[in-house]
Amino acid sequence: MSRARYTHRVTMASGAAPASIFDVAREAGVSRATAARALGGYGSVSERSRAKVLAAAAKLDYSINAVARSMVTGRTMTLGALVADVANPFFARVIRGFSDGARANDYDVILVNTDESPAKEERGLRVLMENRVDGILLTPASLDKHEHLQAAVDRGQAVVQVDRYIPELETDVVVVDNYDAARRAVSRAIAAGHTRIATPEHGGADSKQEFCRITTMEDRFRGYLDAMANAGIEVPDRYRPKARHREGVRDAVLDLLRGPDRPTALFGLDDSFMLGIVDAANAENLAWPADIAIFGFDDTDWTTVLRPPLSVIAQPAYELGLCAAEALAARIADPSRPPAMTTLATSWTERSSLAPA
Amino acid sequence: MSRARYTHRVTMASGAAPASIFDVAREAGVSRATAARALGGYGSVSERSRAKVLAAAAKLDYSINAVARSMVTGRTMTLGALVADVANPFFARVIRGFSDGARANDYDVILVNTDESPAKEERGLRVLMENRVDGILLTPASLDKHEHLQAAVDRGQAVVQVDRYIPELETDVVVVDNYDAARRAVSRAIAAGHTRIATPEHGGADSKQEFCRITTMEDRFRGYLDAMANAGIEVPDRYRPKARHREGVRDAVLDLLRGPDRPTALFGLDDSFMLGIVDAANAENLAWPADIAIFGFDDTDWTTVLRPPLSVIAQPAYELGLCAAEALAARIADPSRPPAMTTLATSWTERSSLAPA
DNA sequence: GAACTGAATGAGAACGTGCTCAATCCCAAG
DNA sequence: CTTGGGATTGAGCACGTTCTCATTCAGTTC
Repeated sequence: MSRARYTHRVTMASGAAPASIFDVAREAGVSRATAARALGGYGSVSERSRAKVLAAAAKLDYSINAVARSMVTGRTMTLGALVADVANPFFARVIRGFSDGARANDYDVILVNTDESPAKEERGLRVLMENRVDGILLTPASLDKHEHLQAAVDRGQAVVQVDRYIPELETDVVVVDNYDAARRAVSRAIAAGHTRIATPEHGGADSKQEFCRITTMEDRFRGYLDAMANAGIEVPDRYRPKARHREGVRDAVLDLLRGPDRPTALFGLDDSFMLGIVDAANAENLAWPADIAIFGFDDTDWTTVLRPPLSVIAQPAYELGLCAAEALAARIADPSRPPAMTTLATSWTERSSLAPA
Repeated sequence: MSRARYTHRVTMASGAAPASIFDVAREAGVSRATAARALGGYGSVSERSRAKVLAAAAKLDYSINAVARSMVTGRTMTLGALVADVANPFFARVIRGFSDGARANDYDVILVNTDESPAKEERGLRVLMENRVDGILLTPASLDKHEHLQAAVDRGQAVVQVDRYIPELETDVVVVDNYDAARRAVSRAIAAGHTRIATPEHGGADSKQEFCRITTMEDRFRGYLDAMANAGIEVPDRYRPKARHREGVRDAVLDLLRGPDRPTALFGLDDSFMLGIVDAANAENLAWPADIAIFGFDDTDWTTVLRPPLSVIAQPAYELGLCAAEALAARIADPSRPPAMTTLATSWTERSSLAPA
């Protein structure tokens, strides 16, 4: 075999293929096994051999082939991240935390975007599993269509659901206390004196993209409804228009602001909803908190450049990703441990006053 | 061998290892070669065999092992992205474009953050090369320390530099026209009547992180200086304080606004600089454009929620990543093609007036 | 029926690593 | 000098795929 290998090598363009452990062994004048031991730090190797091998490796600029290693170890030391969209600042921070957590456990991260589409999610999942990633971070695209996810879990794929989750899937879950956070924030607004609090609901038609239910948005909206109900305040249907995306929310809120019984406070379910709400308030030339109170989810950079800065519910996005990586590392180490749900706390940051004028 | 393999299989925990092409062949009653041909769509296979193989593959839920495939093809169909920080909205959009471009060419993306640190960059580069990625997107951390990058290029690693670049590295480059964009924007402000235009320069001490020069910031600053020089306007040193990060810029600008000869316009070199500038203006209770004009780089979501919305230079971040993926795909297909530099156009969006009060 | 042709098939090498097993080496104790 | 034993070493299998090569098979022609 060594003859065959050697013959093969010299016929190749020089420098094209990186040096293998075989080349290092030949350069050092030892066997492959000894070179592997010296480089891998296992077994016993004489000091003389170790030195020769390390010198040869340095000379040949040897770089271990992780693909071949994965082949034999059965592990790729790679985690997959299947999220809606990295360009979304929230997911970007989740990914960053996930990446840091992965790296701390010697894993790399393969990134795939789903655009909230179950079809793309299925494709992405297949790609990740073909690549034999050791674990997958997942922000499920839809509460309803998840046969492909169930199949992956059934096959023993380590999965952690983040931000939102499908209850039927028996996986680790890392989320924030969406329901509580929303309920408490809205209660706070009620305590400050508001009764006419409107909240665009996640939903409605979209020509480009089918609608997919998401626990996160539903939990938050339930929190809003319960806070109102607990205070004995009825929520008229027009205070809960269905909308999606910044522009859709803007239009829906504009409609609301121009109609009868204008609300005195607006609650945003996520960053894009908040942007749409502010757009609408700006378009109507309303100032906050004088004309209308604005509060809601996610403490992004821009909420503090507004005058006055907005009152927001801050999500620990980075920690979400970090915990997800830790959860996967723990599950990979012990696949038999029962699935756990980790709920991270949000933090309410009251900046502009919530009191009605 | 088939005996050995079979023996091995039955001793394993059932269901633990995914079905290999060997299992499919056995199930279908054909040889590995025939199963591989049927699944891989090459060579010639009888209709009968193909049907049997596909049925067996479906029954066993066969998923090709990309690791083993890479082993023999010598290609991983994976690209690496070595960027400063995904959590930075600009890089997040670049990554998204890169991811889409990669996917369109059947590549996956491994993500690594460098935090602008040459040391982390070197580690990340090593990891990516050990994983035998077919190409690497790189936003170099430093203009100065790049021996590790040179070594990678010398070894034949396909690399594309994005956003900023090290001229000495002979790689493909995808950037925007930073110098021109800055010069034109500043010229526009001058034409509108400004002479006292200040621009925090990228630099200064930082206890946490060493300073690394970046072409992007330097090109933009040169554009500013040249625009001023062309108009015959002298730039006093205090109009170009060195600063870094949102907070640092905020403090530097506050200092400027409270001192003598307050500038009438502030030019921001990137998103974090713009945030710091707006913070300072807010802290001093200055309104734009009445009290001070604010303009600069990057059209992020928040620039349009301010009242009035800011005038900005929009970068095609998504396209930057997309082009980078295309460049890598082209280079992998033909490694001998000469390195090309692609310069994408920025677009100037004038929203709030630039005219001095 | 023999020879020919092209399709279909199976055996097996190769990729680079980790790891097992047996063989060899060295050194000290007897 | 022999023996024992631990340290060191090398040969070789295995991972799952792609792909080459030789062989077999079916069908056609003379």
